[in-house]
Amino acid sequence: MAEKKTRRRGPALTTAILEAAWAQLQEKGYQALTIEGVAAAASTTKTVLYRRWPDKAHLVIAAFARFGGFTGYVVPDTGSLRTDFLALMGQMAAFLDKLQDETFRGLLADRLQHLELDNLLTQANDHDPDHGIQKIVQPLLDHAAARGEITHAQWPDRLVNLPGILLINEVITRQALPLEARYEIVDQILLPVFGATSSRD
Amino acid sequence: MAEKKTRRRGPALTTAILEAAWAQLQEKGYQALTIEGVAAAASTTKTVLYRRWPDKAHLVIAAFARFGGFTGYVVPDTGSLRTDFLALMGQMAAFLDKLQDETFRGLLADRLQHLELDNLLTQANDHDPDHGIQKIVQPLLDHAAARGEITHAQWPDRLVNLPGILLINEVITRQALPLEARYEIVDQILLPVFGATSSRD
DNA sequence: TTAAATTAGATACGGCCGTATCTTATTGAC
DNA sequence: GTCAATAAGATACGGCCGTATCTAATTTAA
Repeated sequence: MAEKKTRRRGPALTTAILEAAWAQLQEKGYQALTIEGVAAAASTTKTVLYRRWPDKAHLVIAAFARFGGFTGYVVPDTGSLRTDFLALMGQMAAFLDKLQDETFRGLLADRLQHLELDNLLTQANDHDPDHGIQKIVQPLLDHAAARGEITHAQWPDRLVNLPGILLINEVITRQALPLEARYEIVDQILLPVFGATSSRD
Repeated sequence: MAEKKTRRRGPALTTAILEAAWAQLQEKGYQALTIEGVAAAASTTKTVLYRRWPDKAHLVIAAFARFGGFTGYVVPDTGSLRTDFLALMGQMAAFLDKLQDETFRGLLADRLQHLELDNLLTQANDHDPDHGIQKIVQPLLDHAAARGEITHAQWPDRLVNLPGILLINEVITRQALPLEARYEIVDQILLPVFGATSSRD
């Protein structure tokens, strides 16, 4: 029974490679995953992989987008800025849970060297360049301003991006985003910065 | 006149290597600098380098500490928390100026993969493990509390480390730390977070 | 001065990167 | 069905990493 080896092509091949990449990611982690290793596991050659993705980071992001079960961020609308922020942090924690700290760090480091980073968070959704966390934060601010919780909705990019930065910092220095951390970040940093009175006052 | 090749050893060799590393860093930048390249430039072999530093990041940090002309952070004491913070940001900007954004990013990325990062900023001073930016920030808070500018001096680590995080963010996303950015960070983030009334109120 | 301890230097290794080149299977247009 | 276009597969390359091994120079202790 000689195996009839038909040559895979296009989407079928891509899927097989992403499956292999995803499996390797679970087995060995981000750092230990290699392009050659994935190619071998998918019974193809790295030439084929390089035709599809420029480097390990993009390959892993593609695999995560396909199999990671991350559905993207949703704009929370809970009635107060504080609970909106907490909901957002909860989504971030869930994202990290699916991804894994080690993978997140590795991706971060790799992208850093290639002069990017802005996005990265929701870029698990791939394409759609400017789809960073600020696209989620801005509506929260709009709602809060409409309710009169904060005096205005337009803030400098630096502030709108703060939630994302703080998340990255947590992962880097603490490798997790537990509930207490989320409370502290919201109550002691985000709300004061946007001039919202914490609901505890 | 045959060159009498005496074999360098110890500190003399170390210095020669660091000089070569520093030169390569200026010439080619961090990413393009290689251990083998530095070894060759210093007319020795990489074996010798690996006996002294575990990786490129540590080698470059050592070279920077020796030749970078960075003298370390100094605790500012200007009379108000706002101007203290601004002075600190100024020192950070000067540090970045000496280092170079590309090098900073590269170091950041490399260290990230090796599960560190906490320090890194003042670790240009090497040794002395816990010598992070928070060692500079805490005195500022002590002084401000003593003056009554803020209600208390003890804050969670997360807040004390904020200046360092924000610096990293600036470098990553904006590749510079101009004066306007420093004002915005201090007035719109740091002072609100610590509950200090900005001097503009 | 000689012997022992260090440490520089030379070399080689396996591993992976990213690219280039060439062959061969598969597809799709006609 | 034939042929041209496309894409997979196979291989090889130079470059660098980090480690291991061996030698020979230099230092130090005696």
